[in-house]
Amino acid sequence: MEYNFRDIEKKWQQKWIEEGVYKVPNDSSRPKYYVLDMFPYPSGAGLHVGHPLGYIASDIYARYKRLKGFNVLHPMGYDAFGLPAEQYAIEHGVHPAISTAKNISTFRGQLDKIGFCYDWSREVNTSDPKYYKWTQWIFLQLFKSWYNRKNNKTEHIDGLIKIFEEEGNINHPVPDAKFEIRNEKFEVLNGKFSADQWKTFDEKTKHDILMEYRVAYCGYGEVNWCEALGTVLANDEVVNGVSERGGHPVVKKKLRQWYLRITEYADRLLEGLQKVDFSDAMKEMQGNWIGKSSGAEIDFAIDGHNEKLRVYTTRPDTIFGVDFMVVAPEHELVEQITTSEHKQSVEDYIAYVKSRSERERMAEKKISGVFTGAYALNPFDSKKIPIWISEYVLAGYGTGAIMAVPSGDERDHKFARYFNLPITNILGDAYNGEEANPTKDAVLSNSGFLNGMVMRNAIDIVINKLEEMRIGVRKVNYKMRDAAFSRQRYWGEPFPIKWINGIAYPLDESELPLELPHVESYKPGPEGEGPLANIPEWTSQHFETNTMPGYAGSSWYFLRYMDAHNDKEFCDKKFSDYWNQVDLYVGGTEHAVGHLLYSRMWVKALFDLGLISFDEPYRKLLNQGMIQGSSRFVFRVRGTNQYVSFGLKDKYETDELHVDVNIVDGLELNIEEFKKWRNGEYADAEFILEGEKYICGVETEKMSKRYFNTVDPSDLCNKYGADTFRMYEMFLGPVEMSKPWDTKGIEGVHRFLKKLWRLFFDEVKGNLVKDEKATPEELKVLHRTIKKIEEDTERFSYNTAVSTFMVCVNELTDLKCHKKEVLEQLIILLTPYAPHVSEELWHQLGNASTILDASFPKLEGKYLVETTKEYPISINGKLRTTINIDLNAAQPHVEEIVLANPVVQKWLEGKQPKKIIFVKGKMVNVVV
RNA sequence: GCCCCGGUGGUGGAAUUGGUAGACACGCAGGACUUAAAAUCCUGUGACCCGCAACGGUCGUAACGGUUCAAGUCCGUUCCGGGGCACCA
Repeated sequence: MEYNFRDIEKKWQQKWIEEGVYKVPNDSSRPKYYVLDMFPYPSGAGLHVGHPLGYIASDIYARYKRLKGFNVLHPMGYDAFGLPAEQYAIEHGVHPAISTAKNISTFRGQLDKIGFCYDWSREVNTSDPKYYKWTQWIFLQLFKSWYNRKNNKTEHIDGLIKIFEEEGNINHPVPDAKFEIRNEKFEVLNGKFSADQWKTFDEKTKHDILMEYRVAYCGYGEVNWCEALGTVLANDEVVNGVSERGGHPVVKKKLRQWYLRITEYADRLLEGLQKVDFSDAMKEMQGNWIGKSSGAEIDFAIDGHNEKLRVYTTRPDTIFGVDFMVVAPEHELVEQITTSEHKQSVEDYIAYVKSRSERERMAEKKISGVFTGAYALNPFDSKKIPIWISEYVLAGYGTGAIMAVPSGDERDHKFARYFNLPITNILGDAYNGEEANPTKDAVLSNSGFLNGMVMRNAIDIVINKLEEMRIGVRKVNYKMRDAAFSRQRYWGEPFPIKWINGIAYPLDESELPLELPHVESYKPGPEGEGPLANIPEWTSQHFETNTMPGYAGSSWYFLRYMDAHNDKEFCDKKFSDYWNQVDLYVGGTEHAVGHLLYSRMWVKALFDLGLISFDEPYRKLLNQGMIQGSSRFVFRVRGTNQYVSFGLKDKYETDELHVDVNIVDGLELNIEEFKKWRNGEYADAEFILEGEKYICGVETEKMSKRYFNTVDPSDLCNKYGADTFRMYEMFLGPVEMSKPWDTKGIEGVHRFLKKLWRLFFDEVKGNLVKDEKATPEELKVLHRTIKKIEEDTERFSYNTAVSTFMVCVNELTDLKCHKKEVLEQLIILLTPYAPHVSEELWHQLGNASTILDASFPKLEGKYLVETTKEYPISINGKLRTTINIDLNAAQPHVEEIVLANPVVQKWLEGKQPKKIIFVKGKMVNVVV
């Protein structure tokens, strides 16, 4: 009987589904564990070998935890709304719902082949009205909420209305208005009103004011508009001035948009990182994105004007080194302060800045600017400071104006040099006259009352002084902006909002879901609106024509798995209390500042509103590496049909052509397959071989159909089996590591499984398994394996775990061990890694129930303790080093101690120790 | 430019806290079985030196220096690669 993986895998995949072995109950006496994969976007290209890497890693852990006695939630679903399906619809006229359904079934087929233990009864699909009903519902909760800075909580807007009725907004000023919400009355009042005034406002004004506070709000703002995609993009979807998807140019445009007030959560998002187990790199990325900095806002008097110039700085200690001021070209004071003689040049400069695209500005980064003719006054020594305009100061950050300290800031220094402005040295020797020194550790000079002080210590002193003089305040700033939450697109969740006379009315809960209507055309509507604006039945009901962005559905999906079919609530609190946080979340780093940040914010809002009981969604995050493609090339001699092997190509003038990796064995081209490739396009090819072989060129590239370097996991499953495929993916290297895919080597893992099989069955002799007592030596092998597999699995070191299995099987083969007692335990260990073959062997051993319900072997018995333990060693009383002591070989009696490490042993011999003394079981004293 | 991570045989990669570097696998070479092939099994495989041989010795984890009885691991400097951020005051 041989290892027939095809039959085995087919049989068990069917049985597992029939018997519902992966169905997980929502209550259990077992402790819970939640293992989650970042659900995929079902693209038309299907899965390649890169995708399952993380899925396999999480599947192993889920199965392992189940064996360990946990009730494990391990679901899967689809992030099905998004741009590509809509682009496909535009190009091919296929409705996104149809292409998405088709893609999902392809994905499902591929996933099923690999043998994952997903509880498919909990499958979610973000584009399913039954799902997005609740996305819309949560949106409404955010819409009906505001962020109370007094207690740092998301609260219902009714509470705010009550406050306004009682005291106006004196204690709750408008959050920093980053995006205009147009209301004249409100502007006249300068954003402040009393309770009495509130009561006199009409409905529209009240609505506009409340909009300034809502967590999900609508306003006019500069957005990243991508003409080619016909939509607005979030900051994290724009890379270097072009769209992340497709690389189309992106420009700033003012449009009516929905936003999430994520900036209010900035501090909590930052603090929350301390209590979750994310990699340092991930925490740093999120930290950078949030970009917290603390410093002060300082008002500078402007010579000859009543207005003050307010700047933000993190370095108030350098205030005596301010040689000029710079304001952003869009700064509101520009017009007022510009003197008549500089008017023309300022206007020219602003026109120049406007003419430059975001992209040009980023790419060139050249020094430019213009003097306004106005002067600010240093509050401490009344020095006249010229005010300049330059695009290197951003209108959207801080106050849009800075105090420039050329001796301490590189950009200011370059600017000063370029325009020949004087540079005041406040750093003494620490400034070399050539380049700025941003240190905080220099001693201040030329700095009035700060002279002689270390800069670091001067910061607080200056801020206190400024506050005393009432011209400055301590201030914290964030780089993060509120998140744009609307897309001018069709294939997304409709907003459950009706616009009547400029007022946004939320739909009633009973009206949800607001289903996406059917459209014939996906063309944009008038004035940059989405396709929904073209549908009379939609607009006549005054529905919002934007749709939600891709991250809406993915911000809360992990909660829906807990209670996937509930049509009364998004998730019964009873169940979210039970399943609680995701214990292990597996996915790529590409979602560092998008999805992960948004879902963390949603969870904080839901927590504040009392809808769930935890405020961080993911307890531990495991980032799998990217699998790159390994492309193969053939070299065609130019103008001929001859193909020359890699080693000889330099003798000819050749063109490099991608060739399908799947018809190349390692580096050697399969010539027969090549001739058949692409319907015989190369049938007449001739070859110039080296040593009777055709060797291909290699390069690492992104895995993509057009490079012919994709490898379909289903093909590998068909050829070697899912168990081999799973183990091989893990064997490639650490899960976190990125690496090019290489199928070479999969044979080794396959060989291992065949060898394992031969411990149970022999082609001639049949069943080899004996129900005999294992020898100490055999148990030693087993116990060592149990220990190692447990350790390796716990720390996600799956590649070494696979090696451990190989060593174990090799050793058992050498020992000719076919004992049931040993083999049974071994295959339980193997289940998470190779579930099909383990299940089959488990049944061959006479077990009736599934191996999934077995328990992970516990280490018992004396053979287990083969460990050497390390103890500190002191020589003549002084702590010198550590030594390993074999606990099996010796009980705590000095004379019997065996030094496991020969190096130390040798060294001790050289020293001729007179005595080795054991002290308190902790420390070994050696008297030399 | 700034921040993070890494650099180990022909290759992918092991080496949990400093303790016999190179586990395991691929590849390669040789052998066994076979009419042959496939499959399977065995042996060798970092470099160099000595020797008929078992064996022994020296060097070796990007480079140099340091700490230590002991360094791939810790510290310093340099070089190279990968990732992230990038006018954020």
